[in-house]
Amino acid sequence: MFLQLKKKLASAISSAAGVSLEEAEASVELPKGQFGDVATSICFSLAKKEKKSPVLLANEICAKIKLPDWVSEAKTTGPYINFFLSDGFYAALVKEIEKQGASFGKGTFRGNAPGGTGAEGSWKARKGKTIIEFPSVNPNKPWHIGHLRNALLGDSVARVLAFSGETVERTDYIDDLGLQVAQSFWGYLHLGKKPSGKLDLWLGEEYVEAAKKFEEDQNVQAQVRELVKEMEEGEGENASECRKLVEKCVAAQYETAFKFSIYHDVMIFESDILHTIFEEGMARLKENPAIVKETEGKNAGCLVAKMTSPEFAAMESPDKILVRSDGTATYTGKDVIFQLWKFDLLKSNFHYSEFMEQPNGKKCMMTSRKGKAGKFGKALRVINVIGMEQAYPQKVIKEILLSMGYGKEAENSVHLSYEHVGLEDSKFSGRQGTWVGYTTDELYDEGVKRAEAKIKPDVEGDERQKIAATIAAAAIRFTMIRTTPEKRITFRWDDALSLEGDSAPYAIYAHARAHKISEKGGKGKAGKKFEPAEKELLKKAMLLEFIVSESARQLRPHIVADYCLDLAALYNKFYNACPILSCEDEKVKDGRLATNYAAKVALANALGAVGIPALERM
RNA sequence: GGGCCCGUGGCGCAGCCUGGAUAGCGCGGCAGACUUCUAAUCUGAAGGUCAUGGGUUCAAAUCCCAUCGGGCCCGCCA
Repeated sequence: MFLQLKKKLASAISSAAGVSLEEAEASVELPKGQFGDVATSICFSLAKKEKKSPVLLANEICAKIKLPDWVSEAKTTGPYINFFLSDGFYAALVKEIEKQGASFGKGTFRGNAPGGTGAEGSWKARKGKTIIEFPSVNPNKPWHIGHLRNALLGDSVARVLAFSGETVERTDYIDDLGLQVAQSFWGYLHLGKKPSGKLDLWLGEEYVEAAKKFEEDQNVQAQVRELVKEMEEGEGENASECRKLVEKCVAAQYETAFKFSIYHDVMIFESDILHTIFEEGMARLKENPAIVKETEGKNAGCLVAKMTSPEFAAMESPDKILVRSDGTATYTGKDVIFQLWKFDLLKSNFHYSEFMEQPNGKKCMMTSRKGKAGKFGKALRVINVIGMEQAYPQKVIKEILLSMGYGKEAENSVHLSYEHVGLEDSKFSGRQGTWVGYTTDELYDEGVKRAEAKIKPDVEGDERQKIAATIAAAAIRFTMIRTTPEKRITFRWDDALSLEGDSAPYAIYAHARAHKISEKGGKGKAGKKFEPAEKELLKKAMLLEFIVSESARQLRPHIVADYCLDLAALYNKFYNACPILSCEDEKVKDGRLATNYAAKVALANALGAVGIPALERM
């Protein structure tokens, strides 16, 4: 409805001020204070053009303007023209929200919509899929709170994109051939301990110990290197046993993910890349004149991508090695090939089999050597959620795509970068085991404990546990996504598990209140008169679709998270200012019930858009 | 040598992309509101050189340049 309102205003402004519709629409803004409900700043730009005072122009235009539907008054404040929305508008809005229900605020894919230009236009030009890859944690340790930020960012962006009307595929990359996995596997084989407890945690602890031995003992190093080789070749008992172990570890990691409602569609195993698309991908890279085999200098014997763009010019060593002199591929080398696959630029493909059914009812598939063909990949846009320290290799991937003639794909390769979560005086190191005490599971358990302690005593048993679990996951998700991704988060228990103020429980609480009232009093009937508190609340609710589309455009879920807080705050104000069930005037009561219901719907949808369940009771 | 990100009340964050009215929110502290639809809430007051210095503009937290402070990157590591 915000869009419709804007269009109506734009047309009125356009004819009164003699400007184009686009210009008029762009000038429509939401005033911060109590100047009006909607405003136009058109007089500033017009004043420049016509060399007149903007204040004077505002008065002229305001006198001329023909008020559209939904607008009851226009009045100037200095150079601004402020519009006031009619009670009829609010009534229409309340009805519209009630009618749309769960799809209120949901975007519709606009296909060939005019106005799509530039980077956005190229993938929005036709209906297509966005692949989002996250969190791609090494499968030999538990997620710590830093991994959780990646996963929650990826999951939330995926949800926002989906809610805004896009087709999204969630991919997880499993590096089952890395040195880290080999070290853990070596520990599993040689340290003589039996796996116990949650496997990811057990393997992580093995890894810390094995890594230490690896540093100190050359024999261990040789054995681990040998394991890496066997795993890469993919034949023999060690290779298959290690794959099984990795799968179990991933299953354990996903157990953690599910606590936070983080889901995936498909996981791509490194070992499967190596045995399927790798050869073709490598051949394609070698065709590229920008990729050369060095014969002299420090990179002699390596296959190297020459970075020629001016922005690389002043770097110490801008060229990126893709294949080492011993013939093995680097991360970047494999990543480029994987990226080619994501964009459907290779003929060869993976086979898939089912990995597990997730609590959301959807299957998560995985690549495997003897599975069936699948429809994964073939994206128009690829978003890789990776820490910002990897900006340079991600940039290299784009450059290589560009040099291969895949300009569009380069443009549609997005590195969604984020800063790390750190402790007050240190950062997380997998090898040194500094994550001990800061695993995602530990954070969650502590959160559940704190949430449980706050639940009213009349909620008992299973429901109490369920609510505590939901609140904990929501509170943690919220603190992880409410900060813009490029900002570093310093982890503190009390901040991460905050249950009051700017937090998920605050917004969920507002929803639970609204739910209780509509449960008792029903959906009501939109009134004819609206209190100021109702108007403020409804104006905010009106913006949901706009907020979601902005959040999707910017790939920043915190925009929706922030909006949830605003909406909840306005609901709580309404709740306090306007008694509903005890209201004696039946008409007023019905109207307030309708507003209450609309707010409940908007809150639930907004929370849902970033993966926070709107509880009915807490 | 070059590049990227951050710097907003005591603390934690929005706002910057796309310049516009009184810079929002939470925590903490202060003063209030539960016999009333859930006080995980609400109301009020206090607290700000938007890191610094220039520039562009009728208008700068927002755009440009420089400087300072913090984090990160430019490995045949992973």
